[in-house]
Amino acid sequence: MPELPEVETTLRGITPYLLGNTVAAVRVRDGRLRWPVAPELRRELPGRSVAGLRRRGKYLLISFEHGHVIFHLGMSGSLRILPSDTPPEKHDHLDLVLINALCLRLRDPRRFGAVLWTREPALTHPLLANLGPEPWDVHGDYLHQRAQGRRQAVKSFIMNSKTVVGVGNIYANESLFAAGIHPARPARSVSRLRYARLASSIRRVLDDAINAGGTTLRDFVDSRGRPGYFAQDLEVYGRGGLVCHRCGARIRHKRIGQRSAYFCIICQR
DNA sequence: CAACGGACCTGCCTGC
DNA sequence: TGCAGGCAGGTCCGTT
Repeated sequence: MPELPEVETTLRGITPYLLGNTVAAVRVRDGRLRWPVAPELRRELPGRSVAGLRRRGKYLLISFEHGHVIFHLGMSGSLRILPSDTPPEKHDHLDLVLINALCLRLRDPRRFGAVLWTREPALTHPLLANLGPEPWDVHGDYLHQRAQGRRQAVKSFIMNSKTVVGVGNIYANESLFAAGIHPARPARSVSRLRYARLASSIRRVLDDAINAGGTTLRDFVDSRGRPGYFAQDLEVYGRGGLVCHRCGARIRHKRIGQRSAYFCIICQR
């Protein structure tokens, strides 16, 4: 579910409820996520107030004066603000209970997500330290430079978080369509000019998706439980066999690097 | 290094 | 109706 726009939508939704608020308790119902939920949370957070929230790639950081909670929503995670006495449902694994009778609740059916704790500067955490730049700091020359010598498909190249963070499968497909680049083309064979086009397509697609509240395919909901509306704007993702909105050809579907790629062979070269 | 496959986990859909 | 198989928004890790 969550790519960068969904994480950003979640961050914007929860920030007003958390910033400056104080944690009363931490409830862990099932700590078996990708890694075990940090056991320190239960002793470190009660009585402490939230000093800041931010996003880095698809990671969501909740900062306290003495450390940071690092969330990753994996494939199926979502965070919601609810009254703290709301009965939990099946995959509601964790609550940060706040002193004003609200709570931040993590739901994650597939349990690919993560909830970690660090006392070090958040960006020095091993999971964050080697991330590439945010999409809004990426320009064509940088991509072109980094692609030199790489035979890997350009789609896999831009989905690599060391190249650029936040470009998951939906938005990789959409950005490549918008830029007119075939997803299987070797990264090193894309010209500098076309990388400039791709960099701006990535930014525009992500901005549009954020403004639509993210993409809901099956179950993404924002912090208030509402779906995102970008799915209706998708040009290629999930549209295999349907007609291209630009040229009328059939959208193709194949696997590239073990992920589904959707593209138009007329519009993308 | 780069590139690839496997691993983690549950739910949903399709086809027999 | 049941069941096997394939697929899904991510990304770390081990092996070539």
